[in-house]
Amino acid sequence: MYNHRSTKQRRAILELFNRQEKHLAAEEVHQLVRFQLPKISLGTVYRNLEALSEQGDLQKTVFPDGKARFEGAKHEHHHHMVCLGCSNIVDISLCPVRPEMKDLLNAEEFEAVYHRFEVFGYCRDCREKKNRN
Amino acid sequence: MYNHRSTKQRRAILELFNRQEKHLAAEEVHQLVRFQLPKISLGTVYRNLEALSEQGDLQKTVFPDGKARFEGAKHEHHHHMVCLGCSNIVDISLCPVRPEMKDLLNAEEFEAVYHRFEVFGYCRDCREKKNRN
DNA sequence: ATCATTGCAAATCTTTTGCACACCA
DNA sequence: TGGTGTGCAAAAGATTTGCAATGAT
Repeated sequence: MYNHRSTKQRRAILELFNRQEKHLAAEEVHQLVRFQLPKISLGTVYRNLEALSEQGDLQKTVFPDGKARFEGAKHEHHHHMVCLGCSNIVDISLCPVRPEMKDLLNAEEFEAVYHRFEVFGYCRDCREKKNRN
Repeated sequence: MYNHRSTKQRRAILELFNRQEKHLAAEEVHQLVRFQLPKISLGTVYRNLEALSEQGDLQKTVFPDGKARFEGAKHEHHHHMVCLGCSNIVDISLCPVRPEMKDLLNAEEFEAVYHRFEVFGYCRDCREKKNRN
């Protein structure tokens, strides 16, 4: 489908993720990359986010708000801690999966390809704000 | 927000989930409940799915395709096994979270409210189909 | 020169919302 | 009766796509 051709748009988007370590939604990527390429279209951003994810340069995750967010794929296997207050997303390096899970999947004859784990709650800052009220 | 009023539409939707144990998207619920209430609108379905989730009668999950799906909330805490072939979703009763995860969250001073875990891969049937090709 | 990629706009898909009317408590 | 719920249609938000022009190899 996508044949890794290097365009200034694609490079600019990828560089953005090399500088930022945050999770970014397509619209945010568009805003940020516009500083460098004012004429880049949102459609192009979507196509490149998809292409870069396909070739493993980005990692795409769909969150409960139904919006996809992307992050640089430089990291190891990891999971997410999502703040219900400020919507900030922090990576978790510890994978919580106990070995029994493999047995269960084997028993079901389910061939696992990947998994995801996300904890939702309140980060330190939002916790304090909550308690002040 | 929603004050648990009992209408025939709301009852019909809830009954649907008592008969079916599958995960259903809003559009599917609409199609199915129409057999019983032909004039029910999609908007009403959405509003009731939301209301029923709020009051704990249904459980809503947003999947990587960006679509929300619902299931009856009769079950205990559980997770999901999602087939990449047939899109079927099966519940996993085993929660994989190791105790170390709690320590990590404490260290981060993150107050966990809930978490989710999903394994994506191929169910027995789709595995066979794959291997035949 | 070829074919992927772009910009733009229109289209799609899921979900939400405004409004007048209907119906539950 | 009063306020929540409904149907309908329009709106909103995220993402995809058709097309002619552009640009990378």
